[in-house]
Amino acid sequence: MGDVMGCKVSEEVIKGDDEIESTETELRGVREENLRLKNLLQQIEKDYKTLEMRFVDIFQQESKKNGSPIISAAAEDDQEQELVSLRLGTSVEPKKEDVHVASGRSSSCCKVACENGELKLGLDYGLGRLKTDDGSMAFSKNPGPDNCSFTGKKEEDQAGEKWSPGSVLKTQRSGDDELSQTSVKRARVCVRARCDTPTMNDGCQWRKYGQKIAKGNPCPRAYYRCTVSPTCPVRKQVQRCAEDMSVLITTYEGTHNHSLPMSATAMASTTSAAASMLLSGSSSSQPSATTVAPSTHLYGPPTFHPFDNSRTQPYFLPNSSSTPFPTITLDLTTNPATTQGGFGLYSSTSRLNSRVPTTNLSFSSVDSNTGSTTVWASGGSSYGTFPYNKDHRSLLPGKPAQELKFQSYFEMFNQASSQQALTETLTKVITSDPSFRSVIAAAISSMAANGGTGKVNNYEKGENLG
DNA sequence: CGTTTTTGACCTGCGC
DNA sequence: GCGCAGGTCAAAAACG
Repeated sequence: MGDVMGCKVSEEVIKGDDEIESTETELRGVREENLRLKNLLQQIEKDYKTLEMRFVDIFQQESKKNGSPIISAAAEDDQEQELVSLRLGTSVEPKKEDVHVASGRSSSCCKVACENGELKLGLDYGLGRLKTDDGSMAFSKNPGPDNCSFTGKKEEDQAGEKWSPGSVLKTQRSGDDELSQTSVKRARVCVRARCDTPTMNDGCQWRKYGQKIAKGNPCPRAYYRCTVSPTCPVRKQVQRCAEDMSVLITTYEGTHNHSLPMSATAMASTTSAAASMLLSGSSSSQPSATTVAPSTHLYGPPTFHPFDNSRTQPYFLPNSSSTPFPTITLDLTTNPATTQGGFGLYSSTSRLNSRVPTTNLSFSSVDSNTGSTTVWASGGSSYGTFPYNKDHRSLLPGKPAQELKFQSYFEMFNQASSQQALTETLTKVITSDPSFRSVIAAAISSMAANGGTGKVNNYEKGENLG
């Protein structure tokens, strides 16, 4: 009896020792991870400071040269500079009290803070905001029509917009003036991404309402509408790329008039920021949207309209009837091979055919082998790579560097013949255009959302496509 | 049984 | 005016 008892006790002791041991091992792992993150954070901060100093430097130089600040917005409001409200993909009215001040850095629009070795990122999604007190990553965006939404919140609110079939085209064709208005209202954001699943899981809830075989592409085009809210006007079209079936082309249109799940805000942020960038670019850089807009494809794929299937004419932009809206393309594909070639021809042709601005953003990632990032320069004249340097890393901490290119800077990029010049040009671009910053912000928030949670709500059910 | 998908019909605009 | 293409509707089927 006593022996049995003793046996049990010793077993428990051994079991307890094992538990302690495993816990200690676990603790060691956590400590190591913590240390690694700390180092990473220090590196990020270092990079950030370097970039910031560089920015201030360039800013001051430009101010001296021009006699006026290169950022008009900079003069407007210091607070505006420091704050950023990423209210993307929703029509929620920004509230002043929701805005957090990133203290201490007048020239920054982004802050990464460390508290007790903890990385704090403040991402304001307009709902379920992540509030951070001292260390918040704040992205600022100028107030105005390009209010970080696909179509601009203002008109959304005024119209109480609800999708009405055919109304878009009707409005659009009633006159050039209206065309310009509608173009602004109906910016489209096209996302090209490698995806094995029938659709990208963007966290939102969609219902398929139609499918069509489009000309020139054997893969059917599927039409979805957002079902999170019955009145939500947002629609998306999904189609596989005819040339590369692994590439899924998703085009979003409209603005969500409801709050989004956290997992959905990432994509919404990215796409809406891109849309706002496009809209602000088309409104500010173009004298008039009624003129034939220089549809600029700075890089990336032979940028056909995502749903124009005339791949037998790969470098032709679709005619105006098939692209009634300004379209911005976010190229999330990582393979440059699929996104290059024919650029110059395509670009020049597009100028003739397109009535609306069409812009591409290449979010191609860093080549894991070479550590360099591919750049598709404008005009197809300077396709090449630049090193994956600190400055780029600092833009997107812990993630591959990304290229962000903007139509308004077409010529600037052309002139950036050397690596150094390119870097400086990029810095200039980033610092001089608020909408550009918003895109960067969105990209970061997108990554933070994806990487941070690790889990994505699966709102989207399986859909058949092709 | 409610929701979602499928799919043919229909509508609209554009080019010829 | 006609044909084509893109986009949407809505009834039927499928699904959970």
